[in-house]
Amino acid sequence: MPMGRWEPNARDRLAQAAMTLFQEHGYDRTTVEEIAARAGLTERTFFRYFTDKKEVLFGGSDALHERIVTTIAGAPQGTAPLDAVATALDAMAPFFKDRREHARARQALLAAHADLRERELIKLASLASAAADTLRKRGVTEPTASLAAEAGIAVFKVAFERWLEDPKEQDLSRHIQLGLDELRAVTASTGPVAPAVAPAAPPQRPTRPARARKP
Amino acid sequence: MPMGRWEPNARDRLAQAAMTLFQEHGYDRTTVEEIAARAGLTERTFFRYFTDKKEVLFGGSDALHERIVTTIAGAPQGTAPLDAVATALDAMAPFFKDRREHARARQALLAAHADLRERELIKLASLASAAADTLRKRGVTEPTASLAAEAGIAVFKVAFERWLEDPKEQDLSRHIQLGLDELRAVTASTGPVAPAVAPAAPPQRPTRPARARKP
DNA sequence: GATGTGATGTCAGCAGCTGACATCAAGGGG
DNA sequence: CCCCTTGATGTCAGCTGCTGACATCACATC
Repeated sequence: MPMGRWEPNARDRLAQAAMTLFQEHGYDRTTVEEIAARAGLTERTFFRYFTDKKEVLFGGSDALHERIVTTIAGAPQGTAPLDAVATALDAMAPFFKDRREHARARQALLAAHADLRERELIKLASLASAAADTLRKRGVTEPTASLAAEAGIAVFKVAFERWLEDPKEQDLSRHIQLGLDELRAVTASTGPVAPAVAPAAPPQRPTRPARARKP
Repeated sequence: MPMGRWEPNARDRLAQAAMTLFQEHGYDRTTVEEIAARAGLTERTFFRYFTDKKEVLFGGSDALHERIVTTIAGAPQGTAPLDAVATALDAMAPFFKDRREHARARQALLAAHADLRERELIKLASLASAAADTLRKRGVTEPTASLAAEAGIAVFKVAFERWLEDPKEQDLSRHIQLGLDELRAVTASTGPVAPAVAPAAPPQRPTRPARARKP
Protein backbone atom coordinates (compact mmCIF):
# COMPACT_ATOMS: atom_id res chain seq x y z
CA MET A 1 0.00 0.00 0.00
CA PRO A 2 1.30 3.39 -0.98
CA MET A 3 2.05 5.64 1.90
CA GLY A 4 2.99 9.20 1.21
CA ARG A 5 5.83 10.96 2.78
CA TRP A 6 3.63 12.05 5.66
CA GLU A 7 0.81 10.52 7.58
CA PRO A 8 -2.46 11.72 6.08
CA ASN A 9 -5.13 13.88 7.71
CA ALA A 10 -2.79 16.12 9.59
CA ARG A 11 -5.64 18.49 10.27
CA ASP A 12 -7.86 15.87 11.81
CA ARG A 13 -5.03 14.45 13.84
CA LEU A 14 -4.32 17.88 15.25
CA ALA A 15 -7.96 18.49 16.08
CA GLN A 16 -8.30 15.18 17.78
CA ALA A 17 -5.07 15.50 19.70
CA ALA A 18 -6.18 18.91 20.88
CA MET A 19 -9.58 17.72 22.05
CA THR A 20 -8.03 14.89 23.99
CA LEU A 21 -5.38 16.98 25.65
CA PHE A 22 -7.86 19.72 26.49
CA GLN A 23 -9.99 17.22 28.30
CA GLU A 24 -7.06 15.63 30.05
CA HIS A 25 -5.19 18.70 31.23
CA GLY A 26 -7.54 21.60 30.59
CA TYR A 27 -7.45 24.11 27.80
CA ASP A 28 -4.92 26.61 29.00
CA ARG A 29 -2.60 24.09 30.52
CA THR A 30 -2.27 22.50 27.12
CA THR A 31 0.40 23.94 24.92
CA VAL A 32 0.18 24.14 21.17
CA GLU A 33 3.54 22.45 21.06
CA GLU A 34 2.09 19.51 23.01
CA ILE A 35 -0.85 19.23 20.65
CA ALA A 36 1.42 19.22 17.65
CA ALA A 37 3.77 16.71 19.22
CA ARG A 38 0.88 14.36 19.95
CA ALA A 39 -0.14 14.59 16.32
CA GLY A 40 3.43 13.91 15.24
CA LEU A 41 3.90 17.43 13.97
CA THR A 42 5.43 20.76 14.87
CA GLU A 43 3.98 23.83 16.49
CA ARG A 44 4.65 25.72 13.28
CA THR A 45 2.62 23.24 11.32
CA PHE A 46 -0.26 23.54 13.73
CA PHE A 47 -0.47 27.22 12.90
CA ARG A 48 -0.51 26.41 9.23
CA TYR A 49 -3.76 24.52 9.69
CA PHE A 50 -5.35 26.69 12.34
CA THR A 51 -5.00 30.43 12.66
CA ASP A 52 -5.46 30.10 16.38
CA LYS A 53 -5.15 27.76 19.28
CA LYS A 54 -8.89 28.21 19.70
CA GLU A 55 -9.74 27.51 16.10
CA VAL A 56 -8.84 23.86 16.45
CA LEU A 57 -12.18 23.35 18.20
CA PHE A 58 -14.27 24.80 15.40
CA GLY A 59 -13.81 22.46 12.53
CA GLY A 60 -17.28 21.92 11.17
CA SER A 61 -18.22 25.55 11.00
CA ASP A 62 -17.59 25.90 7.28
CA ALA A 63 -19.91 23.04 6.54
CA LEU A 64 -22.64 24.63 8.63
CA HIS A 65 -22.09 27.89 6.87
CA GLU A 66 -22.54 26.36 3.48
CA ARG A 67 -25.53 24.32 4.55
CA ILE A 68 -27.31 27.39 5.83
CA VAL A 69 -26.66 29.37 2.69
CA THR A 70 -27.73 26.69 0.27
CA THR A 71 -30.81 25.83 2.29
CA ILE A 72 -32.02 29.40 2.43
CA ALA A 73 -31.13 30.01 -1.17
CA GLY A 74 -33.00 26.88 -2.16
CA ALA A 75 -36.19 27.63 -0.26
CA PRO A 76 -39.28 27.91 -2.45
CA GLN A 77 -40.04 31.33 -3.80
CA GLY A 78 -42.34 33.28 -1.56
CA THR A 79 -41.27 31.52 1.60
CA ALA A 80 -41.45 33.92 4.52
CA PRO A 81 -37.99 34.95 5.76
CA LEU A 82 -38.27 33.38 9.17
CA ASP A 83 -39.56 30.19 7.64
CA ALA A 84 -36.59 30.02 5.33
CA VAL A 85 -34.29 30.52 8.27
CA ALA A 86 -36.20 27.93 10.25
CA THR A 87 -35.69 25.42 7.48
CA ALA A 88 -31.99 26.20 7.48
CA LEU A 89 -31.75 25.68 11.21
CA ASP A 90 -33.40 22.35 10.79
CA ALA A 91 -30.96 21.48 8.07
CA MET A 92 -28.15 21.91 10.56
CA ALA A 93 -29.51 19.34 12.95
CA PRO A 94 -28.13 16.31 11.08
CA PHE A 95 -24.61 17.56 11.70
CA PHE A 96 -25.07 16.91 15.39
CA LYS A 97 -27.06 13.72 15.26
CA ASP A 98 -25.13 11.06 17.16
CA ARG A 99 -22.62 13.63 18.28
CA ARG A 100 -24.44 14.64 21.42
CA GLU A 101 -21.73 13.40 23.74
CA HIS A 102 -19.01 15.05 21.75
CA ALA A 103 -21.02 18.25 21.74
CA ARG A 104 -21.42 18.10 25.48
CA ALA A 105 -17.72 17.65 26.07
CA ARG A 106 -17.08 20.58 23.81
CA GLN A 107 -19.64 22.67 25.57
CA ALA A 108 -17.99 21.90 28.89
CA LEU A 109 -14.78 23.38 27.54
CA LEU A 110 -16.59 26.45 26.28
CA ALA A 111 -18.30 26.90 29.61
CA ALA A 112 -14.94 27.00 31.34
CA HIS A 113 -13.14 29.35 28.98
CA ALA A 114 -14.42 32.72 27.88
CA ASP A 115 -11.90 32.74 25.03
CA LEU A 116 -13.62 29.80 23.49
CA ARG A 117 -17.08 31.17 24.01
CA GLU A 118 -16.02 34.31 22.19
CA ARG A 119 -14.98 32.27 19.24
CA GLU A 120 -18.21 30.31 19.30
CA LEU A 121 -20.19 33.50 19.35
CA ILE A 122 -18.42 34.97 16.37
CA LYS A 123 -19.02 31.77 14.45
CA LEU A 124 -22.71 32.00 15.20
CA ALA A 125 -22.73 35.66 14.31
CA SER A 126 -21.07 34.78 11.05
CA LEU A 127 -23.80 32.25 10.38
CA ALA A 128 -26.40 34.90 11.08
CA SER A 129 -24.67 37.28 8.77
CA ALA A 130 -24.51 34.71 6.00
CA ALA A 131 -28.17 33.94 6.46
CA ALA A 132 -29.04 37.61 6.26
CA ASP A 133 -26.99 38.00 3.10
CA THR A 134 -28.74 35.09 1.49
CA LEU A 135 -32.13 36.44 2.44
CA ARG A 136 -31.19 39.74 0.92
CA LYS A 137 -30.27 38.04 -2.32
CA ARG A 138 -33.80 36.68 -2.32
CA GLY A 139 -35.15 40.20 -2.19
CA VAL A 140 -35.81 40.50 1.52
CA THR A 141 -35.21 44.08 2.55
CA GLU A 142 -32.96 45.21 5.26
CA PRO A 143 -34.12 45.38 8.75
CA THR A 144 -36.14 42.27 8.02
CA ALA A 145 -33.32 40.13 6.73
CA SER A 146 -30.99 40.79 9.65
CA LEU A 147 -33.71 40.38 12.22
CA ALA A 148 -34.96 37.13 10.80
CA ALA A 149 -31.40 35.82 10.70
CA GLU A 150 -30.48 36.99 14.17
CA ALA A 151 -33.70 35.76 15.66
CA GLY A 152 -33.14 32.42 14.00
CA ILE A 153 -29.67 32.11 15.43
CA ALA A 154 -31.00 33.08 18.84
CA VAL A 155 -33.46 30.23 18.58
CA PHE A 156 -30.69 27.89 17.57
CA LYS A 157 -28.51 28.87 20.52
CA VAL A 158 -31.27 28.25 23.00
CA ALA A 159 -32.41 25.07 21.30
CA PHE A 160 -28.88 23.72 21.20
CA GLU A 161 -28.33 24.23 24.89
CA ARG A 162 -31.62 22.67 25.75
CA TRP A 163 -30.86 19.75 23.49
CA LEU A 164 -27.61 19.11 25.32
CA GLU A 165 -29.36 19.11 28.67
CA ASP A 166 -32.56 17.38 27.72
CA PRO A 167 -32.88 14.25 29.88
CA LYS A 168 -35.39 12.88 27.42
CA GLU A 169 -32.82 13.21 24.67
CA GLN A 170 -35.28 14.48 22.11
CA ASP A 171 -33.94 15.45 18.72
CA LEU A 172 -32.24 18.77 18.22
CA SER A 173 -34.74 19.27 15.46
CA ARG A 174 -37.50 19.02 18.00
CA HIS A 175 -35.92 21.61 20.25
CA ILE A 176 -35.54 23.96 17.34
CA GLN A 177 -39.22 23.62 16.57
CA LEU A 178 -40.10 24.27 20.21
CA GLY A 179 -37.82 27.27 20.22
CA LEU A 180 -39.45 28.73 17.16
CA ASP A 181 -42.90 28.22 18.61
CA GLU A 182 -41.78 29.87 21.79
CA LEU A 183 -40.25 32.78 19.93
CA ARG A 184 -43.51 33.31 18.12
CA ALA A 185 -45.40 33.16 21.39
CA VAL A 186 -43.03 35.61 23.05
CA THR A 187 -43.23 38.15 20.27
CA ALA A 188 -46.88 37.75 19.51
CA SER A 189 -47.89 39.04 22.91
CA THR A 190 -48.72 42.54 24.06
CA GLY A 191 -48.49 45.96 22.45
CA PRO A 192 -45.77 48.61 22.14
CA VAL A 193 -44.92 49.59 25.67
CA ALA A 194 -46.01 48.60 29.14
CA PRO A 195 -47.91 51.10 31.24
CA ALA A 196 -45.96 53.08 33.81
CA VAL A 197 -47.71 51.59 36.81
CA ALA A 198 -48.93 48.05 37.21
CA PRO A 199 -52.53 47.34 38.21
CA ALA A 200 -51.41 45.04 41.03
CA ALA A 201 -51.40 41.68 39.37
CA PRO A 202 -51.93 38.38 41.23
CA PRO A 203 -48.96 36.26 42.39
CA GLN A 204 -47.64 36.51 38.85
CA ARG A 205 -48.20 33.83 36.35
CA PRO A 206 -45.12 32.36 34.69
CA THR A 207 -46.03 34.40 31.68
CA ARG A 208 -46.98 31.77 29.20
CA PRO A 209 -45.83 28.21 29.04
CA ALA A 210 -44.68 26.99 25.66
CA ARG A 211 -47.80 26.24 23.79
CA ALA A 212 -48.24 22.99 21.96
CA ARG A 213 -47.26 23.01 18.33
CA LYS A 214 -49.75 22.89 15.52
CA PRO A 215 -52.59 25.19 16.51
CA MET B 1 -3.91 72.54 45.15
CA PRO B 2 -3.36 69.06 46.49
CA MET B 3 -2.04 66.64 43.95
CA GLY B 4 -1.60 63.03 44.91
CA ARG B 5 1.42 61.04 44.19
CA TRP B 6 -0.02 60.01 40.84
CA GLU B 7 -2.11 61.67 38.23
CA PRO B 8 -5.74 60.69 38.76
CA ASN B 9 -7.98 58.63 36.48
CA ALA B 10 -5.33 56.23 35.36
CA ARG B 11 -8.03 53.99 33.92
CA ASP B 12 -9.56 56.72 31.81
CA ARG B 13 -6.19 57.94 30.66
CA LEU B 14 -5.32 54.45 29.52
CA ALA B 15 -8.61 54.02 27.71
CA GLN B 16 -8.26 57.33 25.95
CA ALA B 17 -4.64 56.78 25.02
CA ALA B 18 -5.59 53.41 23.60
CA MET B 19 -8.43 54.78 21.52
CA THR B 20 -6.21 57.49 20.09
CA LEU B 21 -3.34 55.20 19.24
CA PHE B 22 -5.65 52.61 17.75
CA GLN B 23 -7.04 55.20 15.41
CA GLU B 24 -3.62 56.57 14.54
CA HIS B 25 -1.70 53.38 13.95
CA GLY B 26 -4.30 50.65 13.92
CA TYR B 27 -5.15 48.18 16.63
CA ASP B 28 -2.54 45.53 16.18
CA ARG B 29 0.27 47.88 15.38
CA THR B 30 -0.28 49.50 18.72
CA THR B 31 1.58 47.94 21.58
CA VAL B 32 0.30 47.84 25.13
CA GLU B 33 3.58 49.34 26.18
CA GLU B 34 2.91 52.30 23.88
CA ILE B 35 -0.54 52.80 25.33
CA ALA B 36 0.79 52.74 28.84
CA ALA B 37 3.63 55.08 27.99
CA ARG B 38 1.22 57.58 26.47
CA ALA B 39 -0.80 57.48 29.66
CA GLY B 40 2.36 57.96 31.68
CA LEU B 41 2.24 54.45 33.05
CA THR B 42 3.75 51.03 32.63
CA GLU B 43 2.64 48.02 30.69
CA ARG B 44 2.27 46.15 33.93
CA THR B 45 -0.09 48.78 35.24
CA PHE B 46 -2.19 48.58 32.13
CA PHE B 47 -2.84 44.96 32.87
CA ARG B 48 -3.86 45.84 36.40
CA TYR B 49 -6.72 47.89 35.02
CA PHE B 50 -7.63 45.76 32.04
CA THR B 51 -7.43 42.02 31.82
CA ASP B 52 -6.81 42.30 28.12
CA LYS B 53 -5.56 44.56 25.44
CA LYS B 54 -9.05 44.33 23.98
CA GLU B 55 -10.84 45.12 27.19
CA VAL B 56 -9.67 48.71 27.12
CA LEU B 57 -12.35 49.38 24.51
CA PHE B 58 -15.22 48.09 26.58
CA GLY B 59 -15.45 50.44 29.48
CA GLY B 60 -19.12 51.18 29.82
CA SER B 61 -20.29 47.60 29.68
CA ASP B 62 -20.74 47.25 33.44
CA ALA B 63 -23.02 50.24 33.52
CA LEU B 64 -25.13 48.79 30.73
CA HIS B 65 -25.27 45.51 32.54
CA GLU B 66 -26.58 47.11 35.68
CA ARG B 67 -29.04 49.26 33.84
CA ILE B 68 -30.55 46.30 32.10
CA VAL B 69 -30.91 44.31 35.26
CA THR B 70 -32.48 47.07 37.31
CA THR B 71 -34.81 48.07 34.51
CA ILE B 72 -36.12 44.59 34.01
CA ALA B 73 -36.31 43.95 37.71
CA GLY B 74 -38.21 47.17 38.16
CA ALA B 75 -40.77 46.60 35.45
CA PRO B 76 -44.37 46.50 36.66
CA GLN B 77 -45.66 43.14 37.73
CA GLY B 78 -47.34 41.30 34.92
CA THR B 79 -45.33 42.98 32.19
CA ALA B 80 -44.83 40.56 29.34
CA PRO B 81 -41.21 39.34 29.10
CA LEU B 82 -40.43 40.90 25.76
CA ASP B 83 -41.93 44.17 26.89
CA ALA B 84 -39.72 44.19 29.95
CA VAL B 85 -36.72 43.53 27.76
CA ALA B 86 -37.84 46.20 25.34
CA THR B 87 -37.99 48.72 28.15
CA ALA B 88 -34.51 47.74 29.21
CA LEU B 89 -33.20 48.20 25.69
CA ASP B 90 -34.70 51.62 25.64
CA ALA B 91 -33.08 52.39 28.95
CA MET B 92 -29.71 51.76 27.34
CA ALA B 93 -30.21 54.38 24.69
CA PRO B 94 -29.24 57.37 26.88
CA PHE B 95 -25.76 55.90 27.28
CA PHE B 96 -25.13 56.56 23.61
CA LYS B 97 -26.90 59.86 23.18
CA ASP B 98 -24.36 62.40 21.89
CA ARG B 99 -21.77 59.68 21.51
CA ARG B 100 -22.70 58.73 18.00
CA GLU B 101 -19.38 59.79 16.52
CA HIS B 102 -17.42 58.01 19.20
CA ALA B 103 -19.53 54.92 18.65
CA ARG B 104 -18.84 55.07 14.92
CA ALA B 105 -15.12 55.31 15.41
CA ARG B 106 -15.30 52.38 17.75
CA GLN B 107 -17.37 50.41 15.31
CA ALA B 108 -14.83 51.05 12.61
CA LEU B 109 -12.22 49.42 14.79
CA LEU B 110 -14.47 46.46 15.49
CA ALA B 111 -15.19 46.07 11.80
CA ALA B 112 -11.49 45.76 11.10
CA HIS B 113 -10.56 43.34 13.86
CA ALA B 114 -12.29 40.07 14.55
CA ASP B 115 -10.68 39.94 17.98
CA LEU B 116 -12.59 42.99 19.00
CA ARG B 117 -15.82 41.80 17.51
CA GLU B 118 -15.51 38.64 19.53
CA ARG B 119 -15.23 40.65 22.68
CA GLU B 120 -18.19 42.77 21.71
CA LEU B 121 -20.26 39.70 21.08
CA ILE B 122 -19.49 38.16 24.41
CA LYS B 123 -20.42 41.39 26.11
CA LEU B 124 -23.75 41.36 24.34
CA ALA B 125 -24.23 37.72 25.18
CA SER B 126 -23.52 38.53 28.76
CA LEU B 127 -26.17 41.21 28.66
CA ALA B 128 -28.62 38.71 27.25
CA SER B 129 -27.73 36.25 29.94
CA ALA B 130 -28.22 38.83 32.65
CA ALA B 131 -31.56 39.81 31.18
CA ALA B 132 -32.65 36.19 31.10
CA ASP B 133 -31.58 35.71 34.71
CA THR B 134 -33.56 38.72 35.79
CA LEU B 135 -36.60 37.56 33.91
CA ARG B 136 -36.33 34.22 35.62
CA LYS B 137 -36.26 35.90 38.99
CA ARG B 138 -39.55 37.45 38.01
CA GLY B 139 -41.02 34.02 37.47
CA VAL B 140 -40.61 33.71 33.74
CA THR B 141 -39.96 30.10 32.88
CA GLU B 142 -37.11 28.82 30.89
CA PRO B 143 -37.22 28.67 27.21
CA THR B 144 -39.20 31.89 27.38
CA ALA B 145 -36.75 33.90 29.44
CA SER B 146 -33.75 33.09 27.28
CA LEU B 147 -35.61 33.63 24.05
CA ALA B 148 -37.02 36.97 25.09
CA ALA B 149 -33.56 38.06 26.20
CA GLU B 150 -31.76 36.82 23.12
CA ALA B 151 -34.37 38.22 20.78
CA GLY B 152 -34.12 41.53 22.57
CA ILE B 153 -30.36 41.64 22.18
CA ALA B 154 -30.73 40.72 18.53
CA VAL B 155 -33.01 43.69 18.09
CA PHE B 156 -30.50 45.88 19.85
CA LYS B 157 -27.65 44.76 17.64
CA VAL B 158 -29.56 45.51 14.49
CA ALA B 159 -30.95 48.76 15.82
CA PHE B 160 -27.53 49.91 16.92
CA GLU B 161 -25.99 49.34 13.54
CA ARG B 162 -28.81 51.07 11.77
CA TRP B 163 -28.55 53.95 14.18
CA LEU B 164 -24.89 54.39 13.34
CA GLU B 165 -25.62 54.46 9.65
CA ASP B 166 -28.86 56.38 9.66
CA PRO B 167 -28.39 59.49 7.51
CA LYS B 168 -31.41 61.02 9.18
CA GLU B 169 -29.74 60.57 12.54
CA GLN B 170 -32.87 59.48 14.29
CA ASP B 171 -32.60 58.46 17.92
CA LEU B 172 -31.29 55.07 18.87
CA SER B 173 -34.50 54.73 20.80
CA ARG B 174 -36.41 55.11 17.59
CA HIS B 175 -34.41 52.42 15.86
CA ILE B 176 -35.00 50.08 18.76
CA GLN B 177 -38.71 50.63 18.45
CA LEU B 178 -38.58 49.99 14.73
CA GLY B 179 -36.57 46.87 15.32
CA LEU B 180 -39.08 45.54 17.79
CA ASP B 181 -41.93 46.22 15.44
CA GLU B 182 -40.05 44.49 12.68
CA LEU B 183 -39.27 41.52 14.88
CA ARG B 184 -42.93 41.18 15.70
CA ALA B 185 -43.81 41.41 12.04
CA VAL B 186 -41.22 38.81 11.08
CA THR B 187 -42.33 36.32 13.67
CA ALA B 188 -46.03 36.94 13.40
CA SER B 189 -46.11 35.68 9.84
CA THR B 190 -46.79 32.22 8.50
CA GLY B 191 -47.22 28.84 10.12
CA PRO B 192 -44.85 26.08 11.22
CA VAL B 193 -43.09 25.00 8.06
CA ALA B 194 -43.11 26.01 4.43
CA PRO B 195 -44.55 23.59 1.89
CA ALA B 196 -42.12 21.48 -0.09
CA VAL B 197 -42.96 23.08 -3.40
CA ALA B 198 -43.91 26.68 -4.00
CA PRO B 199 -47.10 27.56 -5.88
CA ALA B 200 -45.18 29.75 -8.29
CA ALA B 201 -45.37 33.14 -6.69
CA PRO B 202 -45.18 36.42 -8.64
CA PRO B 203 -41.84 38.33 -8.92
CA GLN B 204 -41.56 38.02 -5.15
CA ARG B 205 -42.57 40.82 -2.93
CA PRO B 206 -39.94 42.08 -0.52
CA THR B 207 -41.78 40.20 2.16
CA ARG B 208 -43.22 42.98 4.22
CA PRO B 209 -41.84 46.44 4.64
CA ALA B 210 -41.56 47.62 8.22
CA ARG B 211 -45.04 48.58 9.14
CA ALA B 212 -45.75 51.86 10.82
CA ARG B 213 -45.85 51.80 14.58
CA LYS B 214 -49.00 52.05 16.58
CA PRO B 215 -51.52 49.79 14.87
C1' DG C 1 7.86 58.47 64.17
C1' DA C 2 6.67 53.49 63.26
C1' DT C 3 3.70 50.96 60.65
C1' DG C 4 0.58 49.88 57.23
C1' DT C 5 -1.68 50.45 52.60
C1' DG C 6 -2.41 51.14 47.86
C1' DA C 7 -1.00 52.34 43.47
C1' DT C 8 2.84 51.79 40.78
C1' DG C 9 7.47 50.14 38.92
C1' DT C 10 10.96 46.37 37.81
C1' DC C 11 12.29 42.00 36.26
C1' DA C 12 12.09 37.56 34.55
C1' DG C 13 9.76 34.32 31.88
C1' DC C 14 6.34 31.54 29.26
C1' DA C 15 3.26 30.83 25.56
C1' DG C 16 1.02 32.34 21.31
C1' DC C 17 2.02 33.58 16.89
C1' DT C 18 4.81 35.06 12.53
C1' DG C 19 8.32 35.70 8.85
C1' DA C 20 12.09 33.77 6.48
C1' DC C 21 14.38 30.13 4.96
C1' DA C 22 15.68 25.11 4.65
C1' DT C 23 14.41 20.27 3.55
C1' DC C 24 12.92 16.60 1.13
C1' DA C 25 9.75 13.28 -1.19
C1' DA C 26 6.83 12.94 -5.18
C1' DG C 27 5.64 14.04 -9.82
C1' DG C 28 6.54 15.62 -14.44
C1' DG C 29 9.00 17.01 -18.39
C1' DG C 30 13.05 16.76 -21.13
C1' DC D 1 17.64 9.24 -15.88
C1' DC D 2 18.29 13.82 -14.41
C1' DC D 3 16.45 18.16 -13.31
C1' DC D 4 13.07 21.14 -11.71
C1' DT D 5 8.99 22.33 -9.54
C1' DT D 6 5.67 21.75 -5.91
C1' DG D 7 3.71 21.04 -1.48
C1' DA D 8 3.89 19.74 3.11
C1' DT D 9 6.80 20.07 6.81
C1' DG D 10 10.79 21.46 9.88
C1' DT D 11 14.01 25.06 11.99
C1' DC D 12 15.12 29.35 13.93
C1' DA D 13 14.71 33.84 15.56
C1' DG D 14 11.92 37.18 17.38
C1' DC D 15 8.02 40.11 18.98
C1' DT D 16 4.16 40.83 21.88
C1' DG D 17 0.63 39.65 25.21
C1' DC D 18 0.30 38.46 29.72
C1' DT D 19 1.66 36.85 34.66
C1' DG D 20 3.99 36.07 39.16
C1' DA D 21 7.02 37.82 42.54
C1' DC D 22 8.95 41.37 44.67
C1' DA D 23 10.46 46.31 45.36
C1' DT D 24 9.13 51.34 46.07
C1' DC D 25 7.33 55.14 47.92
C1' DA D 26 3.94 58.80 49.07
C1' DC D 27 0.24 59.08 52.10
C1' DA D 28 -2.69 57.91 56.07
C1' DT D 29 -3.17 56.28 60.74
C1' DC D 30 -2.07 55.44 65.18
